[in-house]
Amino acid sequence: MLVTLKQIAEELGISITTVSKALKEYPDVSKKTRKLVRETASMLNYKPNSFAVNLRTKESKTIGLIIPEIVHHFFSSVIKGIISQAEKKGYLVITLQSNESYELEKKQIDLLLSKRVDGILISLANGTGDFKHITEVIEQETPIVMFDKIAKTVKCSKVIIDDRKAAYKATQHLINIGCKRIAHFRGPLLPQNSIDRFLGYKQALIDNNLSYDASLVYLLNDMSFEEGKFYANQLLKDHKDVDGIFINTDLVAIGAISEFNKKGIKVPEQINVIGFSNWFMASVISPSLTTVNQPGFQMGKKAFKILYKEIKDRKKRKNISYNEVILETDLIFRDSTNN
Amino acid sequence: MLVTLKQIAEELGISITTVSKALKEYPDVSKKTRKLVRETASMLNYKPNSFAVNLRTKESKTIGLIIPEIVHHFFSSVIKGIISQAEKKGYLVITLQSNESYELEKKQIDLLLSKRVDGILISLANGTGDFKHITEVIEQETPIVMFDKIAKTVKCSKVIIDDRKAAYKATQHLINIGCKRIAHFRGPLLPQNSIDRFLGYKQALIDNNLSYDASLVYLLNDMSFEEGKFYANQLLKDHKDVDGIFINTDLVAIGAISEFNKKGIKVPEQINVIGFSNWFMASVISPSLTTVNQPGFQMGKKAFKILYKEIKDRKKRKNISYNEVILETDLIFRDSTNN
DNA sequence: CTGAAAGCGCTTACAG
DNA sequence: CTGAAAGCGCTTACAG
Repeated sequence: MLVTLKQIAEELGISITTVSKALKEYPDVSKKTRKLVRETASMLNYKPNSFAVNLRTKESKTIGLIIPEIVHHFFSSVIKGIISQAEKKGYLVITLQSNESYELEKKQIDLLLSKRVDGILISLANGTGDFKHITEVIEQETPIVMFDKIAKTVKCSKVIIDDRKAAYKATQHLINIGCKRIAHFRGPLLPQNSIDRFLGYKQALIDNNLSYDASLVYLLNDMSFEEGKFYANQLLKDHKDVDGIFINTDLVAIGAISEFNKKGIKVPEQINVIGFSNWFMASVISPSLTTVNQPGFQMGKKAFKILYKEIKDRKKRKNISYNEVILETDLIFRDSTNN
Repeated sequence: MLVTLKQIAEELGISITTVSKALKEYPDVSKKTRKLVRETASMLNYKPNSFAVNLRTKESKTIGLIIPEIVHHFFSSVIKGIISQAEKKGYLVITLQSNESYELEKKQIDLLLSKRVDGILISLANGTGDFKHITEVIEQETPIVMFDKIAKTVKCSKVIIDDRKAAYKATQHLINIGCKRIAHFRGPLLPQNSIDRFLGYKQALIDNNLSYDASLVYLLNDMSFEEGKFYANQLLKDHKDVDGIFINTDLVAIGAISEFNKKGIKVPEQINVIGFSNWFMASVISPSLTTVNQPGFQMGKKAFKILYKEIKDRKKRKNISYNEVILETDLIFRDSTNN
């Protein structure tokens, strides 16, 4: 039913070789033949069988993307950036979701490898502490680029933000506007991001001669709205003197603000709150949330661009040099801080 | 570098045929050979070359998904549902984003077709009024299932909610709690959803002997937060007597509430507001938003299940009967209505 | 139970 | 400028 090169060749009484070459604009086919072939092809609505093309060229023009969670403002922005950039270059994107599970992530890497994708883009699951599945991809010479949630020790290209610096800036802002007792809601121990954000927070305190108090740091697990409410409540019980919080992610910050609103604690008059990520939501709650803008769309685009270059370089047998790109973040000033 | 059947065959001194059959657990291979082959394959870390498999079997175990916008709570939930269900059945999903553009959507359909995906899942762009590109897919015998934003006139399987009924229920609720002058912010003329939601609104008024007043219906274009603010403001100017609004989508409703908050209009005391979709955001703003819950994840799962069945049926040369599944919605009662 | 052979639909080095 | 032929790595009908 579907048209093949053979049918075009028979239609015109020429060889399959010539048809193939004409369609690919090879210079060694006469103009006349080329024109004829093109016309017949479009008349018959010919579309190259990509299965055959893949087999011959050993390329699928498809990349794999593994992401911890799709229903997530930041990650969906990254996906959008990746897909839009890939489409420009004629690449298609297969998306998989690890649900923050190391086991799933490992299986999905395998799945993508056996699908022979040309490259892989990945943001690690929180549960991932062992990186053998990633280094295997690299050894197998399939280009891979990590973004956002990365493994520092793995040698491959990466696109990240400077979490530590961003957290430092956020905390510095709290200090600048007069906060003396600044709490921090941090993420779990594993992803590098929560470590770095914590370290940035701590460093800012130290550099400003505010003593670091470990009891002001709360370690959260699932980083949910509910956890935000819960720990905001806990904080009110533990420390009546806190005047600022830097929170690891917007969703938690929004939960915290919601709890403060409920308890009649005025934000920012009594407590200044800064989040992280700049989810759309941050701009529509009241008070609107001061937060660190994390450029998801841009991160996705950049990650694809680097992957694309590595795919091309590998094809040309150039040797690959790994890239580490650090995207700029900035603080968005809104009403949850007394700016 | 990558292991092929041939290498396993050479390693064991048997034929490629036998290796292939052993690996696929054909019964006509001796147990001993099967075991040997399996062991050697796993030792060599053999993975079938999917390009060759695709070419032979004419299947890619991949489906295409076209969605108007990825960074969108409802749609990203649908994507998640589709991907999770597809993975269970061994299918991979290529996601494309139409940006609500008919031209892009058409190109993407072509792209997926030339990639020989086994089936397509699509939610139409707002800009799509002509469905030839969809009917061509059907004629070409590639299974396709539409969801959420569908074309009523196209003959294929569909997964939707009953927008009219849901809108009717929402409006009825406003009437039940005593609203007499109910406005409606509707979506653009093209997608069926906004037509149906409008019709449900209108019908509810008529059935309750409230006169339908066209000047209470505002037609929005991009359905954004800003438009919500703009038309909320407009409404306050045009109609001082409005005591309830049914709004086509949550984002706009949140914009409207934000504007009311700013202008000192009390929600729900002065105006009751109901949205549509139940974005996560709806639960965290204040006042929290009463809205229609639209089951995105479930819709994605169902859409894939139907597509999967059609792919299997087509392979078995069974004739296909189209399915139209209507998912239940319910009203989530929150603080933006005086329940 | 095993294997030789054909074929899926392309691409491309090579000959003429 | 054109085309015969090999080959990518599988699957499967068929013969033995």
